Amino acid sequence: MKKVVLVDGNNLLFRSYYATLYSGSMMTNKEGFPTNALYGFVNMMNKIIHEEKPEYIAVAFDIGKTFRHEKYDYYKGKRDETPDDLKKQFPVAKKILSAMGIKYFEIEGYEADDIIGTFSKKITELEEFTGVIVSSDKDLLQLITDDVEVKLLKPKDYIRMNKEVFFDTYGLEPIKMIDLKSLMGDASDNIPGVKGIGEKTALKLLQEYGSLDGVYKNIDNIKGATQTKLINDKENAYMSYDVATIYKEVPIDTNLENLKYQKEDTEELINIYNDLEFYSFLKKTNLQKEENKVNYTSVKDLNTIKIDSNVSVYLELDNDNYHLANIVGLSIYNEKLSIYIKGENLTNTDFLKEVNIYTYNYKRLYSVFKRKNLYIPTCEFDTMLAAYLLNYSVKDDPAYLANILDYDMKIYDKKAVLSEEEFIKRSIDKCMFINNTHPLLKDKMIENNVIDLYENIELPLSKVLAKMELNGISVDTKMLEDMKIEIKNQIDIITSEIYKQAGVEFNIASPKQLGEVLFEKLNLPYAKKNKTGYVTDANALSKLIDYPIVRLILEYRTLTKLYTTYLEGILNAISDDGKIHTIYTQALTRTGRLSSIEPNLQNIPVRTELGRMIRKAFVPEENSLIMSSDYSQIELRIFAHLSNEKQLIDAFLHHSDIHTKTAMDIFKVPESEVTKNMRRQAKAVNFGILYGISPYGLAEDLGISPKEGKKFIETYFETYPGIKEYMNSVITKAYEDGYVKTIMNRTRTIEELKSSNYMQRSMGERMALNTPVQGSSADILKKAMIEIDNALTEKNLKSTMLLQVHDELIFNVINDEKETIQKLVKNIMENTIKLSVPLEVDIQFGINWYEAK
DNA sequence: ATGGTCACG
DNA sequence: ACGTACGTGACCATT
Repeated sequence: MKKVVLVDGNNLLFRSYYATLYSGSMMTNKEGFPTNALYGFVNMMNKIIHEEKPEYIAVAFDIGKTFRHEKYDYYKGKRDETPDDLKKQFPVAKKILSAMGIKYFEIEGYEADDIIGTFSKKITELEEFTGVIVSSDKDLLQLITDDVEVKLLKPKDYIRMNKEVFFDTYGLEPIKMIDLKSLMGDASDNIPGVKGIGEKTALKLLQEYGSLDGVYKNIDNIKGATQTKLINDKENAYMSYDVATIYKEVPIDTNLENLKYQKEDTEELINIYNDLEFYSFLKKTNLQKEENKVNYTSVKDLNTIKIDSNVSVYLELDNDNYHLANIVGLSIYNEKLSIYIKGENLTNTDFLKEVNIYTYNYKRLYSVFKRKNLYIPTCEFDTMLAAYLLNYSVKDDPAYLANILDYDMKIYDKKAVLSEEEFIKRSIDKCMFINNTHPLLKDKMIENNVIDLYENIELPLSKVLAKMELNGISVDTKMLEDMKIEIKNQIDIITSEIYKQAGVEFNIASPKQLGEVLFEKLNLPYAKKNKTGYVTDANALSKLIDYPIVRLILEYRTLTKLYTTYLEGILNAISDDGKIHTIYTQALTRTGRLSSIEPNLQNIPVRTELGRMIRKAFVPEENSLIMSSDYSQIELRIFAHLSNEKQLIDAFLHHSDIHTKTAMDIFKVPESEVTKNMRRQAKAVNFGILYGISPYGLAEDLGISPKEGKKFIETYFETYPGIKEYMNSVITKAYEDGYVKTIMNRTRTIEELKSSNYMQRSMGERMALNTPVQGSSADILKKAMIEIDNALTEKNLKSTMLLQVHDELIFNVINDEKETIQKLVKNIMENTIKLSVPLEVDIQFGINWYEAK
């Protein structure tokens, strides 16, 4: 089969034009020529080629003033004029396509849709061709046939619509898209449709009567307001039908062989991209002519190295998990020197003793150098942390950041097999990047007011985290292995019982198969479907708990989760020293929290008794205890502080039970009449507040109707008017600035607020509300960790900080130091920052993590 | 690679 | 008419 890709060029350009327009920054090159639409266009074309790997491809454009619907003058008349800035970009787009080796079509008097329609008709007629149409315009869905599908673009991704998916979505044949549009209309295309009829009603009518004609033939059977609307707008409906129908007879040479995807003219592309200043695409064109002119010396004899000023250093490892890695090499670069030392020759790092280093992920370097008994230099600048605070998305490899910053560097492909020579050049190149960008990044941090956060929190924290990771936490392997056998037995029993009750053996872990068994074979009532099938998550299944098989499946899920993730998973992660060394990712979350990977020690079970048993395996060292110290309701306290709501502040000042207090206020009862259920609901409301509450979210959580959820929220806001006011002001400011900040000035830009999509914007608003709370809490924890680490060192205490779990710290406390550590940690945590409410810390000891609760 | 599910704060 | 609360990571099945 030969695949033809048909791209709606107009649609792509319009889309990318408005996408970047709404994001605020108007892109132009030096001459002031607008390039925003082209940037997105090139991006999309590259993506399409990458994803579809087409043999044949064509792009269609609108042209000329006369459209086929000229009898309906108002139709095109009402269309917004194409902005000049966008118009100018069309000819360049065509030039780019030619250079890419892609044919484009524009036919006077016809729309892009019609050209695509004409080609797809041809594709359907010919045996050996299939087609993929690329557009975000749902109108084109009418062209779907057995041989033609539509890649329907969404703001972030796409849906592949073929006949089946279309039918599942609309319950109609694709060609009925026309009938659908003729009834519901399309504001963006100025198709009027029938006034007052939306998608829901239109779909219902068509599913019942098959077509627009069918609807009007049966008009007498249709009742009420819908009938009136249909009668009133009959003419419009039929006119809309004509307008919505894509014309398939454009006078054009439809020999599909002409659409063959040719080789690109790389030189021409480079010229165009240079003119447009699309440097990031330049790097992706294969013929990035000359090799990087990186000079370096490969040093074997460390004694010859003389370094007398600060240098940039980048460490090459043979494993992403740096706790397991060996050193492949070390690049060192500054204005005066450029050297590479192979791992096997790196017997010491004493040549760094007189200087400080600029680096990328100091924690990684610290950790490896420590394990390899190498001298650890002081960090002058960590590019990764700086970039993180400046809201760049960073990964393990600095090349990703370099590309974001449009720094002239090759795209680094993890899987690429490189010659040693090329590998070293690239390593030096990363080092150069670190060296060249650190003044810029530092200036930006000063400009953005995050320099204090960087210098006083993130950079010192990286060392504290390195020490925690290196220290690791001891694990009782035997205990986990015993439990593993036990759980395995239970899983086997439950599995066969499920097969028995289902009457068939199937893969219980497959949501697809499970859904089919439960809802088709056994005919259980199902609540919801998603695009892949039936919803089978715990929430959905819990509604069917009276069916014995459902109970078994939930139990199966619990047990297999425990088995694979927490028994096998943890056992696999134990190092040779019998300990677990997680990695805290310090530059990942959007709020400033840490995350923990390989393994994740921040989601060890605690909520159920069985799961909680896992914690018994996390044990102290000799002559020690596990100590946990956790902040009590830190996020609500921060919220009280930020919102300055007097009632909340008072409650915390008086050490009241905050959820009970909320229950008293929203249910308007005295404390003695607050039932358990009222407190539970109040607690859910309080959590909702932290998350940027929505009636639906709250309702979902509480298992009540959205209406009731809304009522709760309204009552809450009436009771605490200060909170409503605070939330409004946060949202207004976030829209103005495009970002929100934490107590320590950590900044999060929120692109979603600029979206034209209501849902995206709402999500942006919730992020804006939640981030200052979650982020400030992270700030405070981080500050406390640094202070605790300093105190432990200063007082020469032998107890160690082991883990951080967002609002709690876990320590290995030497028996003799118990009292000292308890006081010290509590004192630091409670006083690391002064808020308008007190911070309270609970401390507990145990012979393992389970007992320290 | 992506989505579904479920573990945590 | 949309599709549902904030922030994560691991595992499995499926493409």
